[in-house]
Amino acid sequence: MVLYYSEYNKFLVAVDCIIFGFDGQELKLLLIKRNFPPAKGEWSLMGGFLKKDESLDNAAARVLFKLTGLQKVYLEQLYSYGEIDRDPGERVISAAYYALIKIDEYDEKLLKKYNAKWFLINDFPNLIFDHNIMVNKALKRLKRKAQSQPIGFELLPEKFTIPQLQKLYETIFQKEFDKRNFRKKILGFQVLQKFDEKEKKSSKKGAYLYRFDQDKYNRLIENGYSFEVNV
Amino acid sequence: MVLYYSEYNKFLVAVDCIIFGFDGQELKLLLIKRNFPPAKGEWSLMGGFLKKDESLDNAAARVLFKLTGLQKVYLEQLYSYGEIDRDPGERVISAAYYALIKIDEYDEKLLKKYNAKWFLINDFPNLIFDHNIMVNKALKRLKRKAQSQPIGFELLPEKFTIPQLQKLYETIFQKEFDKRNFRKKILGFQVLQKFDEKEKKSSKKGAYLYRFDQDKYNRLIENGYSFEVNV
DNA sequence: ATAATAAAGTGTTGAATATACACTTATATT
DNA sequence: AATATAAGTGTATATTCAACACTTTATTAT
Repeated sequence: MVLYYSEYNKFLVAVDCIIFGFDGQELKLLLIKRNFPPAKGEWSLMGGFLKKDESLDNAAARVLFKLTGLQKVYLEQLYSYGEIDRDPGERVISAAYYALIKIDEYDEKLLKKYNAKWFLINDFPNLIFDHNIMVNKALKRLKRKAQSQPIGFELLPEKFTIPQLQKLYETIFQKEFDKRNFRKKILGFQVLQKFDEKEKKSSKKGAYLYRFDQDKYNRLIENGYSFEVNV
Repeated sequence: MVLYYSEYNKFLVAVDCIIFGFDGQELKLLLIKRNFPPAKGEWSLMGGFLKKDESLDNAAARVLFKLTGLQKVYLEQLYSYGEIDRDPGERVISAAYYALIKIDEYDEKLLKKYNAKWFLINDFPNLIFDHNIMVNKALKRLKRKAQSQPIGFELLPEKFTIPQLQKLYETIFQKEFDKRNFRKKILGFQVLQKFDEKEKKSSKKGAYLYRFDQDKYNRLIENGYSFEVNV
């Protein structure tokens, strides 16, 4: 390979993952306690350095897989952080990604292995470097995206009830919705498929289960349809 | 400095700028003809390599200043591109930024110096590497942002008329608006300050000049106010 | 001086959408 | 059989969006 750019500086490049989950009641964040310097023993996002043979996206997926055991999850680049002193160890450019995972598919064994823990989104420890800034940005992005695209479903199990979906939206937007209006709005999109089955854990009556019909959604999108939740 | 991360790979990091302008009629894009390899002689975004002593944001501002002579312009990070072979010269991670400039403040002398040229957004040449992808993403972002935040004003001179503003929105969204409804909507936000002065270039009658009142907008924002243009 | 021209500026009405609000139903538990 | 609990349902009002045509102002041409 011809080297055209040899006189320029090179930098360490990292990826950091903001991992969101939903336990049925609250929005949660998966954090690790660092066991290496600098900032050893402090809480941090899961991250890793970019390797020669992988793209940024692949690096993020690799880091996410390592901590969750999950592949094919919703993973989106958030923003890149390039302040000179953001990492006191050495200069590192970091591309932050955020992930939405189905918490019931998460492999709990990995919590111990990586000193990881789920925290409530409203109550998590101070993080190293600029990781707090990253989490704030990820939360804002999640709110925006959840409003205009059906990504909320990424945080729910395959089958879910309308009350569960409403609770999820309420924790994301930190706001209560009227259940009649919410149901009307969501079912009005016609992208939910109803099962005869009921979920009975959270009530005596039980609530019907639904699933998000991705194919139908894609077809609607092609026809200029738009998904917008009022908040 | 202690080096904690010495075993990891380092990468060239670049910034590329998508520079938008508005000439009163059309949305435009500032491009340069590369005079260095690889892809010498082809059209490209203005870019540059990150230096040791600057942040990503500063690098983008430096590159933008070099080509436009402008500082303190609207400049926002768009996305980072990290595919392995995106630059055939060597592996380069690129952070793309987009800028909105007031075309009447642009220094024309710089066009020659950098082989630069303004192109219509609907008719520009094929670009090198992944730069077409970057421009598409920037256009999408501009549409989204212009809908929910008053960034359109960044592309207009300090004083502008309502018809000019409408024309700008029409070129951004590639759609015509009803002038009564547009005026109603925009003036309803109460963030435009009217002058007694008229602009007479584009009509015999002349149109009143306005300016965007940033301070007033900031105050409204703090009170939970929201700027939303329907498209 | 007068007429013609061209873009700026202005209100109202009907349609669609969002919001507010209270009772009934189903089933497990006592 | 009674009670308790969350699921499920409809309507009326307010707000917002979308459609639509004429008047005003000043320049230019006659």
